Amino acid sequence: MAFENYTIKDIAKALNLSTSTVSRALRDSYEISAETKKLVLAYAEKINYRANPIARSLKERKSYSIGIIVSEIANNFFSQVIDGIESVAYAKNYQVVISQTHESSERERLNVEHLYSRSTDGLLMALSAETIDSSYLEELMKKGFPIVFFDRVPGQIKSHKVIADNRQGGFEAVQYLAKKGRRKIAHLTGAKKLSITAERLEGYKMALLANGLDFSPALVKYCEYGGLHQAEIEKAVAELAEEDYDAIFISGDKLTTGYLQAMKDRPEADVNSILIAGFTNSKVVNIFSPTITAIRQPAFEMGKKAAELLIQQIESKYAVDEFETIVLPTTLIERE
Amino acid sequence: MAFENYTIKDIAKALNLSTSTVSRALRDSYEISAETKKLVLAYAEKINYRANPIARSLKERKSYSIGIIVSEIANNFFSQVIDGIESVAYAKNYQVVISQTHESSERERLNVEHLYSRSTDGLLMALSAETIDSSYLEELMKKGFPIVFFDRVPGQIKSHKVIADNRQGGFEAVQYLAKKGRRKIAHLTGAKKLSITAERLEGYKMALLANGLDFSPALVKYCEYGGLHQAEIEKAVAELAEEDYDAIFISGDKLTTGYLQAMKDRPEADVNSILIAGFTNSKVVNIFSPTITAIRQPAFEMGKKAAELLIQQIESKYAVDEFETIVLPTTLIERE
DNA sequence: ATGAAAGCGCTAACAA
DNA sequence: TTGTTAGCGCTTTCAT
Repeated sequence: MAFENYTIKDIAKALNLSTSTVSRALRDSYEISAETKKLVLAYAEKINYRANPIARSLKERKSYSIGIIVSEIANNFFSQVIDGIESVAYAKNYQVVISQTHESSERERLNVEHLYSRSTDGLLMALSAETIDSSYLEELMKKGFPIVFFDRVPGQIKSHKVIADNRQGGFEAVQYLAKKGRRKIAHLTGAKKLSITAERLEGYKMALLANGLDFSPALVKYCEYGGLHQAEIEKAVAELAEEDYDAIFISGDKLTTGYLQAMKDRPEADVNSILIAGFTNSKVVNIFSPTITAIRQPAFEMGKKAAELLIQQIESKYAVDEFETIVLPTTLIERE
Repeated sequence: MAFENYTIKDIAKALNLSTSTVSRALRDSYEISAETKKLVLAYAEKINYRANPIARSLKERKSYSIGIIVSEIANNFFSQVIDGIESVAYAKNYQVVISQTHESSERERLNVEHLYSRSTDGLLMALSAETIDSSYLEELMKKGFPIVFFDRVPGQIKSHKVIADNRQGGFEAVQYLAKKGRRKIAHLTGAKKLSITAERLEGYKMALLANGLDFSPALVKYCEYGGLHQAEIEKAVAELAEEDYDAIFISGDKLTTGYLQAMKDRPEADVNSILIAGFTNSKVVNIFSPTITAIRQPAFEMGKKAAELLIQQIESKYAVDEFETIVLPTTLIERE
């Protein structure tokens, strides 16, 4: 029977051993004779013994589970990151607990608290668009609770961080548009305070400069909820329509698809006159219309890397105080 | 300080009470005087006491967490279902643990076992495409472990089930194509043995019949991994190209986008001559090209309903033996 | 090499 | 109404 609920006690009784001996044998302790080990292992195997992880957690103050906090699961980029995280968690026998903020900093805080008190061993998170104050996270980390940030990372906090080279991505996107002869390149982006927003904006500016184009603040539109609400995007698109632009660089998954959707309501001539490059990890960009050039983040890799750093930190004997910031390259996928 | 690790003992000591009194006060037991309760609650509040859920789980044999098993998170339909599940779990104070099978029945079994032994209180699952033998799930359920199935449900097993009206969805899709004057309607679908495959096929056949069209097995193509691998779809599309069809009904999220992608490599004339209707929960169908008609499942609702049934079963005093099968309507979203 | 016993934080039967 | 005590399943110190 695959799923009986035997305990260490049952094994001990059956084999006439003490629970401690069984426990040690199971954990392959050096103090136990080869013979006894074999006996215990064999019997455990036979009855299909499964250690109760709850009991173990209580005793060891470790749950072999890690929390993930993202704004939305239903997002190409995040779901791919989660896949990456899962792949290493699975390999290292960690359970993964996912929760969503829906870009609300309050939900974020509740989730953090929940995951922390549920004794996850650490957290992987991308900040919500709303989050300004992340000092409570710092407090947690000071208490020895490991948190690794990815994608949207807090500026000051000392921790491992895994991000895409957003500056490069922005630069290449805009460079691409400029090389195609566009002179009035707009920028549609997310929450002003997010790290990714600033970085991509920098890339945008650098590319403008590199191509002798002026930076015009009127061509940059922010969506504080990163396109979570289509209305934000509609508004931005309407405002941009006043500006007579001939290309646009878009700074996020939802924003990119949201922009395309918003353009469905505009005269076709307008749409066709605008060249589009945007961050997106959609696997189906090639069936989008109008056609766009995609800047893809190595989402799976980011998840993997972040999870590795976290688990490494969790399992480290001493407090970690040397933190890494890993920057992974983006890829531009041209389509025309 | 938001995140101290106080225990019930600390409160007891500070207030000169016993731990049991504190425990009872915290849980608002009738045996405790209003005064004492107030005292305890106030102090707990003050020091920001958080019960240790691990300890509680161990004692109560209940973890206030539920497992979700789906084939892929990065799938519009499933991520929306998960959102629905999460919304009720959150409201009822359950944690949610997600895992993916990637359509492998072996992964599925490992996940089930893992979630079961990790003491989740119950499971919400959609079967993997590969799964044939679900008898081990029956064993588990017999032992009192609640499982609610959604979307891809096992035939014989006695349990709560939540599904979309796949027959209706298939019927309406094909009805729609027929009304547009199409006579040779193909069908691209998933794993033969899945419930959803059979049900949608039935709807397809019914609509053919209703419109005086012959059923031709050569026009039906199965993808055993539901389009997880694009190669399956390419193959099916190549085979279909031999058949000279003028419309197609597609039976799944991945299959629908995969089909569109595959068609990118075919002559434009071909593509334009084929009318497409497909199951998809993508929120961006309106920017797909070619244009398609979408059959949408009430994913969020399904998740909600399934979670409600599960939690109800978990919290039920007596063994549940009356099981419901909830069938929710699909919606056809025309685009042309 | 093995066992006895304590304890992780909490709940609950039983006593007072 | 409150306290004492045992115990959930496991690990681990300290004896033996």
